[in-house]
Amino acid sequence: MPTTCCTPAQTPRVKHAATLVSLYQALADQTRLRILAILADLPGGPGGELCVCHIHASLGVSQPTASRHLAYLRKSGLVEARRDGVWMHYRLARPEDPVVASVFDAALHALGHVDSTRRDRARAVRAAQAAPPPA
Amino acid sequence: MPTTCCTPAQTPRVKHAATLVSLYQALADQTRLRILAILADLPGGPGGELCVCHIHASLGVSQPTASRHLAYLRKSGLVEARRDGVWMHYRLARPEDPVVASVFDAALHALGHVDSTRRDRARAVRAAQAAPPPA
DNA sequence: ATTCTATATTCGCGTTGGCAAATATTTTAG
DNA sequence: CTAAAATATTTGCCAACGCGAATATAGAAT
Repeated sequence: MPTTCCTPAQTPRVKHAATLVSLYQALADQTRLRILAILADLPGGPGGELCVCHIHASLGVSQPTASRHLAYLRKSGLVEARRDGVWMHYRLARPEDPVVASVFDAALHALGHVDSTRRDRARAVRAAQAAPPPA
Repeated sequence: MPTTCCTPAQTPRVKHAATLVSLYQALADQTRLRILAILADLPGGPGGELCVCHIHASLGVSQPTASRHLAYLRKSGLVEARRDGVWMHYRLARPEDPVVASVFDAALHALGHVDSTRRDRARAVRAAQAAPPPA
């Protein structure tokens, strides 16, 4: 359950509605939701990482497609990246704005209830355990 | 705080990720978020109603624009409409799927923290009190 | 330097989605 | 039935977005 926001009661945190619009635009794509779903369901909890190759293999999308959507999510502040030699490892990020973070939490929580992402998540878990870089 | 979902723990409710994609697409527009924000902030709580004329006046958008976005929200199951003579009164709806409802709750809650919608909401409250149909 | 591998970006194309303007529909009033 | 008001839909135009294919960049190894 998202329990992020709301310490000083009804204080407005988000200045412009455009902030929320951008967030929802980032979430309004099936590939990006699938990426977030597998990043959220990794063995090590929400801090788990996946490299691009694992992601595009788990989802069955092309490498450029995975990379492009990851760049989109990174620009939106929903994922972070770490360079490890040739590989880029992506993990979930926590948005700074608490209101945005609570919406994001709700999204991640909802994704856990989406039946159609189970295969994705299972493949991702297997890929993550198989070793950080691929075989 | 959204406390909707999750009675039988991790049971999947949403069959397809496309359901969530559609929901986020519906939320990924500034005008639609503004409409939801004023409907959620009406005197009578979340059951409050507004007619199209009040909505398009409160937001300063054209009547066809308001109508089109309201139709979009209705098709998405986020608002319901009631006919009263010549007037159509719109109110928030509760999505049937509990996962979808929890995401929607998070959206409404977040909108309450958006500073830029305060003027909209104030105008809407005034319009709603001024009398159901306009002057 | 060369080469290989992983990742990122660009290009062209088709689809989607928003708005303004005009028009159609629905309901009430006379 | 006619007219007027509120709402809904259509039309035309433009910008944004996603994809596949091709290409460009970055790092590691030989």
